[in-house]
Amino acid sequence: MDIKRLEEVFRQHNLKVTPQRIAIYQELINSSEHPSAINIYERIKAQYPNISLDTVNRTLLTFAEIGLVRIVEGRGDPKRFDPNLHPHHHFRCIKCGKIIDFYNEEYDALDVPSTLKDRFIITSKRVNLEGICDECQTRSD
Amino acid sequence: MDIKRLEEVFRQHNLKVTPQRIAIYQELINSSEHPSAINIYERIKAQYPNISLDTVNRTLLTFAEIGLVRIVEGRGDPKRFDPNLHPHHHFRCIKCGKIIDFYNEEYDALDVPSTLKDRFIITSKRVNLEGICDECQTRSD
DNA sequence: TGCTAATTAGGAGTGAATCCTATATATTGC
DNA sequence: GCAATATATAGGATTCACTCCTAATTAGCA
Repeated sequence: MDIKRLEEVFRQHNLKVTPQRIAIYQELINSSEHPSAINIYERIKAQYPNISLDTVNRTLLTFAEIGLVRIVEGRGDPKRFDPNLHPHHHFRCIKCGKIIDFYNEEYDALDVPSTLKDRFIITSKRVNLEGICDECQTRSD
Repeated sequence: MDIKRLEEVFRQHNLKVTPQRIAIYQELINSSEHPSAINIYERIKAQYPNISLDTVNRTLLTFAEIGLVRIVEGRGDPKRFDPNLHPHHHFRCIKCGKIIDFYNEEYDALDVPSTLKDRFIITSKRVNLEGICDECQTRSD
């Protein structure tokens, strides 16, 4: 998504186009490790020395609300954000916390059981894998 | 799982059998809403007025380490615990946070893509659904 | 350019988890 | 049963990740 398109999305949601919002989004798409608000905040301080953590956090949550990013599913701890809106799934290493995107059409095509579909509005369906990544297997043990 | 069996599990992992550990586990299996450490702590204070939150939290994490419970996947916020070790999946309401277990053989039988199986050790595979539960659909809007 | 509502910075406050340490207790060997 | 000892617990302090508050700033419209 280029900046012009991003600004359009902001306007569509009645959000003002601020340099902070643009910088935060760009920082997010330039990183592939599903960073937390604090990760983004640390990096963006090079450009904006007195941006506040609250701004970064609030902005990321706003992005999540308008569907521009997703909050990654995990087990508590800091929220991590994912700008990849294509259908995809995650593998998470239980040792180092690394999260790896992968694509799988069988998973995408899974049907939701009708007992659930009838009772709930389903907005998201993800397969989450966990285990030990290649690096953590060789490292120590 | 009865208490005798639970005590065995503790001993197998070189954990001492303490009344706190037993009470925490029982409180967990008596609740169906995937409680957090603080939920358990509040309830267990009736029996053990001066149990500490740290004990509850540490104990639940120990249980997770030995595979006696699972930490529920979510989006940050307090960790929630699940004593159900049978293969199952979760629906989470994005409004009220309620988590509902469901069983589905198609989901259980999903294969892990070989590109991942070759590279990583997979220890867990879950389908997570999100959406709006029946109660939250009727309530307000 | 000036107005107004939205946004931001920065500090204070909160909630959950973790750390620290002295005390208590479960287990093992006698 | 009893003592020794390694483990576990209580309770308070601390850390971490937000979240709230408010005054100052800024984007976008007229």
